[in-house]
Amino acid sequence: MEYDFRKIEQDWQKKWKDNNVYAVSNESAKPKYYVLDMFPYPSGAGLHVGHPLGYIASDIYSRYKRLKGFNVLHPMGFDSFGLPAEQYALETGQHPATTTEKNIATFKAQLDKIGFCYDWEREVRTSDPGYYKWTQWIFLKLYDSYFDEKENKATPIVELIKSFEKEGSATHNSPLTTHTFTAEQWNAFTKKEQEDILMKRRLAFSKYGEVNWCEALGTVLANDEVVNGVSERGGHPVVKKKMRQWYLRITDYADRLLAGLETVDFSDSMKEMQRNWIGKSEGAEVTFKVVNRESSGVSAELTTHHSPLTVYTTRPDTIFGVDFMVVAPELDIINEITSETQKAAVDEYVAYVKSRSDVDRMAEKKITGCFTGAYAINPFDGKEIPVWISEYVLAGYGTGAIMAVPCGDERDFKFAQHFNIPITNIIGSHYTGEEANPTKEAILENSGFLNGLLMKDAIGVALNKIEELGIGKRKVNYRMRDAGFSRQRYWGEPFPIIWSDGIAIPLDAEELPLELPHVDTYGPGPEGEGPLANIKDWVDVGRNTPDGVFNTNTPQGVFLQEGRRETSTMPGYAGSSWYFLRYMDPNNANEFCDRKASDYWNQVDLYIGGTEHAVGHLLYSRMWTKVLYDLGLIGYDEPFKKLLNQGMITGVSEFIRQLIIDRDLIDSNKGFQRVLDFFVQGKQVSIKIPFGRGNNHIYVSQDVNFEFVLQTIDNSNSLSVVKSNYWEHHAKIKFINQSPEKSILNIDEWMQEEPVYENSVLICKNGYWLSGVYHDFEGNVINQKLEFLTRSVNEKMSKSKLNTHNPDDLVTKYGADTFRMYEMFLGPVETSKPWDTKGIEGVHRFLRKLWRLFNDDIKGPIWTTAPSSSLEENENSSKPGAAAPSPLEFPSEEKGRGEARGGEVATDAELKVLHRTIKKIEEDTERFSFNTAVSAFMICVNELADMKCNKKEVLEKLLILLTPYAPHIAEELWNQLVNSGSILDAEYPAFNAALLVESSKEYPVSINGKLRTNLTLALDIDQKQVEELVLQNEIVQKWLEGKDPKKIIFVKNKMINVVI
RNA sequence: GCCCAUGUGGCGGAAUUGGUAGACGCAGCAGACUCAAAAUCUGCCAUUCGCAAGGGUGUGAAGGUUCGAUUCCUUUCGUGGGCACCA
Repeated sequence: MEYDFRKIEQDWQKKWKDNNVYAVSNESAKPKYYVLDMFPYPSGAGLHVGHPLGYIASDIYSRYKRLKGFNVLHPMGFDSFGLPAEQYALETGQHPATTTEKNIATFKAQLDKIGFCYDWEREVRTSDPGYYKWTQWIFLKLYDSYFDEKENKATPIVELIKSFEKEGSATHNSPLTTHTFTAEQWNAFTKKEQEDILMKRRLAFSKYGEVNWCEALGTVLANDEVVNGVSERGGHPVVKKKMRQWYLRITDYADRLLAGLETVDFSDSMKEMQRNWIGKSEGAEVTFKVVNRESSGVSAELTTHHSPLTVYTTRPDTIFGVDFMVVAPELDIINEITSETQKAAVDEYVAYVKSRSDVDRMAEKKITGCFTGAYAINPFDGKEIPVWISEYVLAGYGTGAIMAVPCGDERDFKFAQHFNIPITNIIGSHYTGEEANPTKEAILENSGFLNGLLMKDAIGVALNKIEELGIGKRKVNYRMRDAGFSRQRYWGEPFPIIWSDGIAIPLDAEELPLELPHVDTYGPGPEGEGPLANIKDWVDVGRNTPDGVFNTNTPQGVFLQEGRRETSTMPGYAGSSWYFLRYMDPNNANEFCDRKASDYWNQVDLYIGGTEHAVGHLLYSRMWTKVLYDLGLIGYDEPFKKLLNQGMITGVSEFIRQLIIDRDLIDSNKGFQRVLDFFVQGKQVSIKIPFGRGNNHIYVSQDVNFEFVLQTIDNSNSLSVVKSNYWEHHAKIKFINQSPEKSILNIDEWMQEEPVYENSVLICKNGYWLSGVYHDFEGNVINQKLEFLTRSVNEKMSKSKLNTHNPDDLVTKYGADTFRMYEMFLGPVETSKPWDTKGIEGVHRFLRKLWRLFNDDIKGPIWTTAPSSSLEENENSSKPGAAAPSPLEFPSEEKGRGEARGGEVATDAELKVLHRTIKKIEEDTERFSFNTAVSAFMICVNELADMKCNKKEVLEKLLILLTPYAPHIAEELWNQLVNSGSILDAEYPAFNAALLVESSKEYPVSINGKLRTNLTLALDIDQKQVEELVLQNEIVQKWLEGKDPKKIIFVKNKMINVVI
């Protein structure tokens, strides 16, 4: 009987579904285990082979735990709000809800084909109103809470209000509440004044923040929609703009997020990344007086005095080495301190910085800055320190200003060098003048009262002095900032907030969900608001009620006359911050999750997902969990007990390049010959380019040392085409081989990112890409040359890169079991690797070989073609090397299959193979080393096949081991063998160590660390006996050359090393 | 620029705590079976010198620690991912 995987998989998938075998109950006598995958965004491209990598791993582990007797929750759902669907809607007019629905159906069908053990009854979708009702509800909890610094936890804000009403700001003052007030004052404040103060304390709050603003598109852009300072779509300028936004006060949780890391099982690198993101540092804020000095004459005078400048530093010990100050260009204080003479330069520089994207500011190695004309006064020695502004200092961190110590800080050093600022050396010989040295081990020099102190000791001394003089104070700082929580977009959760007279009024819980209204267009609203702003009827509440009055009573009892809905929506991470809770109780209409359910399932025991979420999603969901815990809504404050990071499967992306030449240049240079010369690995290649035809562009690829030259006919003039004149597009390229010498480049598809270059001409278009075939000027097909016309690179799979690979084809061709095992066999789950299908045959062969252990003659060369049913019942192993018997002879000669499988007792050797495999598979599965587990299965099957072992006692246990990895074939063979029950609930075989006990061991013998021979020794041998035996060995004698060994190292069960 | 990861045959990878580098699979080569193909089976397969026995070299590179290093340390180069230039 052949291994008909298609039929087997289809049949069992149907049977499993019909029998509801994956349904999970919230009540069970078994211990619970919760395995969670990071749920996918249902992209239009469908599932690609990178998705299942983690899903297969979690599925294997879930099934393994089930066999081990656990009640396992292993759900799946969809992170179905997000920008791509909205972008697609903009382009095609299709509603995101429609396309999302369609995409989810595709995803589910694809997932089911791979045979995952999901309980689909528990599916969640973040864009489902039944789900986002509770996202909005939790948002309101955040809004209605503040962080009590004494209790170190989230607390309902009514408590704060009560306290304000009773005792003013006395008990609950915080740095965020800028002024203090008495109870009387509080009660006398207007509603607006009160709300403004409260807004500064809420965990979800609104304030002004900077966004990437694109005037031409009338919209706010995400960082990755901005390329080279212009919008990705259209190439329009992008500037920073202040707009009202919502934030989550995650910074209040910084310490607990740090402390919580100690309690969870994440990889060290993951914890490190989160720690770095949170970026706790201890230092001081120090205040410097600022003066101006007009540089009008030799006898320069200090003219004006300004408000002081406060800097944050972690190295107060270096305060005597401060040679200049740098202020972030965004800071308002700049206007105040800038001198008349420097004003123009400063304004210009500020404008320049405003035009720079964050990405640019990051990638730029160029040093820029501008002197303000102001000087700060060192409080210790009165030294005048020039105050500069530069984009390398960020407004959002610390005070937005630094004291620069060039001898100790690399960036400060480069800045000083670039602008010729004299450098003070305070660390003696530790500073070479060539580069900065950030040591803490130097003895301080030129440092006033700190002279002679070791730097790390001086930190405390300086801090004390600073506090003593009242010029500053100790300060703990976090680099993490509060999380932006609003997006000016459509396809997200609407905020359950109404604005009235500048006061945010939350909806009542009964009014949730606030459903996302239908829109006709997905373009931005006025003033950069989201598309929701265009729906007047929805936005303006209060006008539509019969009496013209909106009558929501807020918790504060405000009677609203008129209001305007918040038109932003929540970001992608809103829904994903708590979805693991909803799976526990997915259909609850009254609560986000029944407390009984969340207590039963408790934390996620194993969470599998990619490292790209290291700091975003993981920190947000950890924070939400802590808030829910603080408010008494769940019983634990870390969501994920263990995190396993799956590596990325990368795909090969190919590019074509679009060459853009300035139209004016071409028009005025009609003499240009249409030749493009370029050099690839030193070789010059020419392609003749026609122009003059409309719509001209050529697609070529980028390569190293690659340069285009347009030349005039007489070679007297040439035009170099520099890199910025290219536009590179992801593309799908096929080389069609027509003959060995000729291959034709065919572009199947390419991503046109619509660059708008109004003053450019695109050279050589479709006329010369006839039907996807590239022709040169004479109309000849260009063949071999095209190989280097494309560039390819391995990168993260995504639809927009056109490098995705779909699992369906492979599942159809080889079956789900093969596909599952192959993805695991590729390598460790944690490492990223390029996608390649060439090893899949080997895994498929393995499953067929396994199948033959049960269903075929072991050596059988031709039985797969013998269809007789009597054969199936009577086949058996023939002798190795013996010619295959003809079907007719077979039954009379050999034992029946059932007898052979059931009747014999397994030999010691066979049991040894089995138990070695049990041990290996169990260990490997436990440590998520699925690739080595697959290879252990292969070894086991190879060995059993060599022994011609087809005994039930051995095989049925092997099947159970295999079930998590290849459930379909395991279930099929299990039923052939045993005929009762499902293997999914079989009992995991116990490992018997006694079967593997050996009496001797073959030791490698090295001489001076180099392996020379082997010695088989008894297990209980001691050092002395070993030395004797080793010295007797003739190979050892040969290498000793008559000398005595210096030492003989014997490590029991490991090795022997003779040192000469 | 910063943070994290990673680098082993032609390829994917193995070596679990510092102890025989290259398990398992792919590809390749040789052979068996076959009219032939497919399927299956057997053998070889890091590199170099050698007929062989047996040596030399070898885990991105250079140093170091150790009886012994793919594994630990320092420096350095390449690649992938992330980023908010974090003082």
